[in-house]
Amino acid sequence: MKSSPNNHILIPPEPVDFDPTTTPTGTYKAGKKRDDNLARILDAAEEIFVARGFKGASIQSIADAAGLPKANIHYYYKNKTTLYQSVLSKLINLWNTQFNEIKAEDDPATALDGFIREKVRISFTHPNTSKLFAMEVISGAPNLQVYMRTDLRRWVKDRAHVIQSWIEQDKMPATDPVQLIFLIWSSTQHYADFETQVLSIMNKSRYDARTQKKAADFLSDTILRGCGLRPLSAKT
Amino acid sequence: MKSSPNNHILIPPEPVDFDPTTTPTGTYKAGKKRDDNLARILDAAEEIFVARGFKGASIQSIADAAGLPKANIHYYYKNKTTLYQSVLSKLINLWNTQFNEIKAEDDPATALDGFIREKVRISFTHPNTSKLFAMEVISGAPNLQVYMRTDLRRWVKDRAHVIQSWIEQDKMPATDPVQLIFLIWSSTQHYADFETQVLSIMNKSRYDARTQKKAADFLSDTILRGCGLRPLSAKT
DNA sequence: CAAAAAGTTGTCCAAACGGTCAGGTATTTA
DNA sequence: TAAATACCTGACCGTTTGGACAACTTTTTG
Repeated sequence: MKSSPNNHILIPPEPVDFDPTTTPTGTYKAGKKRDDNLARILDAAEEIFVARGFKGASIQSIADAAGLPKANIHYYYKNKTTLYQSVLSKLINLWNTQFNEIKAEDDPATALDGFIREKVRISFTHPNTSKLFAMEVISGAPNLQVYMRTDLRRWVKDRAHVIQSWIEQDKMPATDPVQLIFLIWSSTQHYADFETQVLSIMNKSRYDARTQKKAADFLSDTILRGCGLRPLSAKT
Repeated sequence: MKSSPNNHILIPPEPVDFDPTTTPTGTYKAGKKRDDNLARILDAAEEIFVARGFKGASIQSIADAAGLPKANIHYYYKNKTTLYQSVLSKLINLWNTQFNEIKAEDDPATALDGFIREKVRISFTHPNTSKLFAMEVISGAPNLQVYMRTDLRRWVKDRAHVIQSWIEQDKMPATDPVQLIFLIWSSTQHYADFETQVLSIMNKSRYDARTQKKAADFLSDTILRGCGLRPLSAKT
């Protein structure tokens, strides 16, 4: 595993001055204490950033949530922007799902079902990650512009190409592959991003496994049927 | 039209101290200048709040965007929270769509198609409104908790009841009405909330009428087919 | 085991910001 | 037209906050 895989994507003109995964002298030092603190800080920061936004998240509050003194945060991260971008970088890795691996030879229904279920699972297990990404995009994605115009666009283009090949092989009826990807993204992420709303309407205080399964089953069935495929749950 | 239709929903314990639609002595005064300024402030505030979050949106920047001196904002709104809640109140009115009016006697395909197209239209014409609502919900909806647990929950319950009656009349196959509403909400709002991402991937700088139509057609066809209805576009 | 490097933290400060207020000007009212 | 009311705004202030820094302790290294 690389130490800082996506930093180059975020802000090309102004590179991150202080990479927290390297020590001040530049030598990588995987101390347990260090890794532990970094993980605590990143987790705390993600939560606070989601709840209060970038400006509203004070370093003091992040430090409190991480159980560290404020000045310690500044030992690992040069400033708040660096910390924020580190959280974003970590987040982008979650985007690399199994749907990356789809091939023209695959069965569309199986591949789409797997994609939908994986996205639902991530939404239920890492809601804050999805929320932070959503907030960043909603605000105009000032820290993700380059990523979206390069890596993400290429990802969608390649996936759309495979879907198009399924259509040309008559494995599924014609549909717009890009819109289909948007549909899957939006409907699955909704359970993470709008967690508060979904829970309010369902009159629950938190998600349970049953809710997740129902959501996954519904979305897989409905979307597969929606693009003219036989849902996997259908009896033969 | 009532002057302040939804303020009671937002924060029941601490009512808004200064309602900007009334003058200091309490008499309603629909001066053109006043209305004009209020509209400019609300529009500017919505934009700045979306771009920078509640804490990040300085009153100075809102004033600049509205073309007014900072102190003038404080003439109309007691404080930043009051202003923010006024923007939220305005926003909730947009939720009252034609889908409110659905009846058990209606045709499901026609009603759902209308709902989907109306939501798509709102997403393309009022993206900031949708974005602000999304940011508020993502952050835990601290100012909309009561609204979601009362009005919105009841709205969904009533709509779900009508959909259920369609199912029982065999007008459409069985499906989970609440999940269906979530699917329509999420997939349509995606074009507003994730505008930046959609545009980046489509390699465009702004939406055009053709994109909106393609999105509406795709979503109406796919979702109707997804819940076992014949898409309106299908030839007889 | 001593020197160097890494890690820790209390304290301080300048900048930004929300909000107040006094002293205006414009508009309405009688 | 004069008094009252609505409207406007520059200047000011207390608080919060990001960040710097020096002094300190702990851990690693040779």
